[in-house]
Amino acid sequence: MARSPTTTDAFSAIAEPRRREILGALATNDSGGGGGAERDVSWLVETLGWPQPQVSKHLGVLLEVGLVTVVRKGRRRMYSLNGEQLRTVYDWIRAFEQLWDHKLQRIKARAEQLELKSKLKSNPTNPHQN
Amino acid sequence: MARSPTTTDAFSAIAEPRRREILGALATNDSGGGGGAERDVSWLVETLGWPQPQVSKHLGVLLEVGLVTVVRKGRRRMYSLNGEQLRTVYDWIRAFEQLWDHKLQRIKARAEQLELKSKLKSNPTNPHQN
DNA sequence: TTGACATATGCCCATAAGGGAATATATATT
DNA sequence: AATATATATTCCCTTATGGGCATATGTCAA
Repeated sequence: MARSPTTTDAFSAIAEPRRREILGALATNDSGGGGGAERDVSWLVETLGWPQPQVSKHLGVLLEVGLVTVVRKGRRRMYSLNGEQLRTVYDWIRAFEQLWDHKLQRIKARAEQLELKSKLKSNPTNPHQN
Repeated sequence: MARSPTTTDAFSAIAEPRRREILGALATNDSGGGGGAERDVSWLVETLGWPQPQVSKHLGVLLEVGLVTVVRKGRRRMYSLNGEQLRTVYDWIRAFEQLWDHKLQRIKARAEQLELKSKLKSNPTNPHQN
């Protein structure tokens, strides 16, 4: 058996750096809102600077997995992000959130402790100088 | 050029479903705290029910990417999660959070609106009956 | 209809994945 | 030292990747 196809799920699809770039590009919004915009292939080709077939192929994968959506508009095809699929990944990884949260808390706590100690050392009578 | 190696980064590493399973298993904590625990290969083999070499190989990938950590303990090797690396993925995907947030808000708003309308319809004089 | 433009597809290549099974390595036990 | 236990490593095989390049398909314009 070989590696499972990239079109299996969102996880496999976003393993490719370029595919992530495409998603990133599609997420940019002129209005700055961040809701994502409709973009045609030419815009992506120009923006990313890759050969057109490459862009189309990657879009194909993203489309098959459902990470993007297409709409024909004249001879163009307008692609846009589909957050739903990304959510799969988001939900999975959020289960680990606490991991680094805990670590951060510990680090932070220790840092504060050290800071306090050094203050006490430099000016034992007035720990709250600052 | 072929697909970039699975050991390239966290994204590639977690593309494999089995690798995600391993991480999930390592995240489980007896104490329920969820901080992740030290687990040896045998425990994983038993828990996951896969052939040992397979487990070791996947652990190898995870280790190389830095998603897990090992410590030798007698003839065992204790593996544990390393959240830091997962954070890369977390941070990337969080940039898209708003995408489905917006959608959810819209859906929610519309649902509430519909609900309100139906209530008004069924009993125009007392919308708050329930 | 013919031609320009936009996008998708097909083909070839080098590369490597991931599973299976056998075996090597390291460490503890007797 | 000899053996058992825990884990890693190697080899083989099938499969699919992603890039490059050429070309097909689809659509608008003259």
